[in-house]
Amino acid sequence: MMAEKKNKPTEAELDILTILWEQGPSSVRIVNVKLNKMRSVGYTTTLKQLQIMHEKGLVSRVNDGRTHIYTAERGKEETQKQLLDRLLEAAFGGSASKLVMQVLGNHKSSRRELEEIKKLIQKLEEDHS
Amino acid sequence: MMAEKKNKPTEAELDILTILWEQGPSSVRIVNVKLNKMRSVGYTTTLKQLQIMHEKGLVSRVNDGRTHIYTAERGKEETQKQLLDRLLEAAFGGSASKLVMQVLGNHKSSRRELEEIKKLIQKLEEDHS
DNA sequence: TTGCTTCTACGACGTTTGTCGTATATATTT
DNA sequence: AAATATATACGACAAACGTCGTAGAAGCAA
Repeated sequence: MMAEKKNKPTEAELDILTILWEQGPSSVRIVNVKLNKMRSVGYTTTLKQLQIMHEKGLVSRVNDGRTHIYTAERGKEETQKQLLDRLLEAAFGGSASKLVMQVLGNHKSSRRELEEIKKLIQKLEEDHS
Repeated sequence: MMAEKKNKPTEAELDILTILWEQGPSSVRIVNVKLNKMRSVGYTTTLKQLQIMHEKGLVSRVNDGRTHIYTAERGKEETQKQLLDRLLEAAFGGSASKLVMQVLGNHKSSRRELEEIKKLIQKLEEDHS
């Protein structure tokens, strides 16, 4: 079988993936409209972008009449993990805790969120023992 | 005064910055040698890279005879924060806790590290109240 | 002094990214 | 049917990235 390519999505591609994750399978038109709510971009730009993402295997597509409906091929979590791993290695020397400390220190999190994280740590510590 | 440019370092630049952070002020030669321990790259490539980083203001330099000694201008933490913020927005919709859960869930951390994180959370919660 | 080594500077080049314009086919509207 | 709107395909292009070769100055070695 073919080895999987580790295609890292670019910034622009990530924007589109985010839209597809939120909206579900969508036409170029829809993606373009949503995209324009965050930044100005022409229709054919979005089209080309999706075509390239299709070639890369980042999205799949089916025909609905003459319109293509695109679907994100890689799950949100998987992609997040990939990008996070990259940053972890590149900027934090692989230390997950350093990264966590950074992000927790610099960004407000609600008490609820902090509780959730504590719960997760609790569980991790149990598995540890 | 000039507005600060938010120069995001590229992958290759980040590798060099990491070396500069670890080694302190260094010549092109030294950076290049260190760099070659992680990936193969020619001397003039490293030179050019550093020259560009100098133009961008990512590094400063002083003369030592005819050789240039480069120093990272942006601190490690500052740069980490910048990159993290970007990823946080781009891939996690700004939710720090989601990001933390991801990274904690996917990467082993030692008990000591987990303790540290718990302590930080403790402190955050106190500030919260 | 003549050559070898080691610098910096600078130009060139292949790729990737992001952006569109134009061509062409197919619907839709009037 | 003719005009308008909407799709895809495809080529072009500028800017950024990463890579290196070559030139020329400066220092060191024979």
